[in-house]
Amino acid sequence: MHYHHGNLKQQLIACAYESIASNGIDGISLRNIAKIAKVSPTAPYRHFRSKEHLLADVATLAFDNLHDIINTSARTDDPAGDLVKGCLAYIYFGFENRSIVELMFHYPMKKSLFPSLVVSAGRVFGLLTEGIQRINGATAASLPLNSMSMLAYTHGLLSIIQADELVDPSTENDYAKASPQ
Amino acid sequence: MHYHHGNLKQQLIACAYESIASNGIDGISLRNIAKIAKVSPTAPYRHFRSKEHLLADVATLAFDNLHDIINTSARTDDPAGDLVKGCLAYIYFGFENRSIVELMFHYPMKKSLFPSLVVSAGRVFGLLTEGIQRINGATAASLPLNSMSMLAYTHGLLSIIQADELVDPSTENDYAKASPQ
DNA sequence: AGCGAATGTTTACACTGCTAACACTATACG
DNA sequence: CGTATAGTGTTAGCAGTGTAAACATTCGCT
Repeated sequence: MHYHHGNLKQQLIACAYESIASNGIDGISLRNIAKIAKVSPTAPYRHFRSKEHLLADVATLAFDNLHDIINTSARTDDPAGDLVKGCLAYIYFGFENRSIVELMFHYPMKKSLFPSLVVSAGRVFGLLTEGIQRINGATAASLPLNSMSMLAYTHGLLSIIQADELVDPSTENDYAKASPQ
Repeated sequence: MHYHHGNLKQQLIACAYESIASNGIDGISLRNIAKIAKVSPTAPYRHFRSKEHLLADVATLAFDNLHDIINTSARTDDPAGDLVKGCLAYIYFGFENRSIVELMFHYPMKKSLFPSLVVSAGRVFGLLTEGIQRINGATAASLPLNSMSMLAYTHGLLSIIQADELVDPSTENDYAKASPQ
């Protein structure tokens, strides 16, 4: 038996990421991740306090990946075009990493308990904010409205507000005005 | 012991709804729901083929509740105001029933396997579509754009597209144009 | 060399979804 | 009215889960 695997922590994160991406988030289990990493069922507990802590690190990695993808999508002298490309990159990422997005946005965990996760998520949202600001300072452009847009806007607003642990209040608090009371 | 509880099925749905609303969706267990309903741990299997089938019925009930709330929120001669009130009712519902919304939109289950769930969800989305159409036929109004709006719109669009099992393609397929190839 | 910390393993426990076998009860039919 | 049958409850049991505790091995430092 090889004790001291080397960098088991990073490998567990990678294995979990891979497993979620290909097999979905629902059936994920610590024991299975440990098996994939060819390690005993409880070995992960030497590196993560709980399953949630491991998944939080996976989500952090995912936000970092998404950030890099958006960030390298475009940076021309056409800010509006860049923003659209960034949003499309965001959506493409969601399509290609559906289960990972499920983990990032909808997996039930106290996100605020994981500072690095909050930071990484905030960096992604910051890209959007920056894209808007590059266009015209803040709040002048407009979007055409149809039923799909309205539904997306309303549901997205709700979804984002409910995930507010992910957003650093100091950088993103516009929506406070939209909350009840 | 009382055999033949009476209407255990409806009571199990109600107990599950209550338990999710107050204790969250993550720790939910069939056995605990059964215990709350003062019934043996496996009794639910006489009424639901699986945990997922019970939760699908809970989600269906939730969509019906949301539909009623939105539907009674406003019906004046001001279509735009009514739409805004409907959207706000939607968001308020999300605030007051956070875990239930988690179940409705983000709980991993093959929604298309539950026709009544698809129908109930479609009725809610139909209210939004109807609200838009009441204003001006379809697609002319506009929204102001700021960073929060853009984020909500983008994330909401992704979220809705990914939940597309919920939307009846015959009534809501605008977004097909927005999907990648 | 040796000691403590780090990192692995084994064992164990309570809980989960689910199946199978059994028990009781309401209903349909002779 | 008596009885087959379907419906609805129970108990027992399985495999799999997250997690804690005790033990084993190895690394790093003195």
